[in-house]
Amino acid sequence: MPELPEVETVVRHLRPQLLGRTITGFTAPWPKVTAPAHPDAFAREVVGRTIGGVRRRGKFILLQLDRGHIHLHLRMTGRLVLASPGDEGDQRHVTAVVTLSDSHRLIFRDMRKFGRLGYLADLAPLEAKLGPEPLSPEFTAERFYQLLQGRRRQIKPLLLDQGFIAGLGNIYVDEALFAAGIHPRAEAASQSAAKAEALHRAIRHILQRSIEKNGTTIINFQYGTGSTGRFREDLRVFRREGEPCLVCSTPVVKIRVAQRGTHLCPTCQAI
DNA sequence: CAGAGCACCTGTGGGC
DNA sequence: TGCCCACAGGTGCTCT
Repeated sequence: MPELPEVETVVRHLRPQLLGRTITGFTAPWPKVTAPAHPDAFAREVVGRTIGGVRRRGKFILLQLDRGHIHLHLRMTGRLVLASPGDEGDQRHVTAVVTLSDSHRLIFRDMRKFGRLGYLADLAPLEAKLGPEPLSPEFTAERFYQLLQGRRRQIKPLLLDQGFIAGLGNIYVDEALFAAGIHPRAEAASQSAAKAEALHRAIRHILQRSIEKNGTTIINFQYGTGSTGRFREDLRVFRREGEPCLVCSTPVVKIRVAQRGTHLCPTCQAI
């Protein structure tokens, strides 16, 4: 489900609700949610700790504790909701429950059960496997162009690789490649400096705009208690197979690239 | 290193 | 109507 803008939306929504609260308990109706750690081991690390920061790194949600961090990944269908005391809410697919001071509960619901959370004393191992943040000041067009050099992979799977750049997923990669006029199967290193700059600009612009609209709801992304993202109305190729390209009217096509459904305009994104 | 295939899960929608 | 298959905002592993 969530890519960078959706995770950012969740983080912004949860931050004021979680800051300063202390963790008083943890249960895992789906014990694999803490894999590879055992739920009891996770609980021992976090119960009694206070949440001093809530932020995003790539598609990870990080809860900074007074000792160590909780990292949380929603994968495809994960949702986080803060429930007040007595607030039942939808009990389906609950994989984890973090009990907080004042009896509030941070509830992790996840239909497909791919989502995970864990404890890290030190964030270095997480940082080591993540590329730059696309919205950070350090992520310049020049740096992006340099990163592409020597990469013989197809551009789409490279952009989906969290170790190359952190936070992009299937929606925003398709949208950014369309905006930059680049075919998803094009070789990364073959892009000109001008194309690389156009792609850099598209990535940042699209992510920023989507964050302003609280992300994209296609099937079931929600934050808070049922709010949905509005960036869907801005999508130009994703899930628009057969509809006319908004630039040239050529029908948008759907192909498969790196085992992922991939949308593009065959005219605007000639290989 | 790059890419394919598959595994992890459950629900939904299309075709017959 | 019901069944079966393909597919889904993600990632990690194995194998070629």
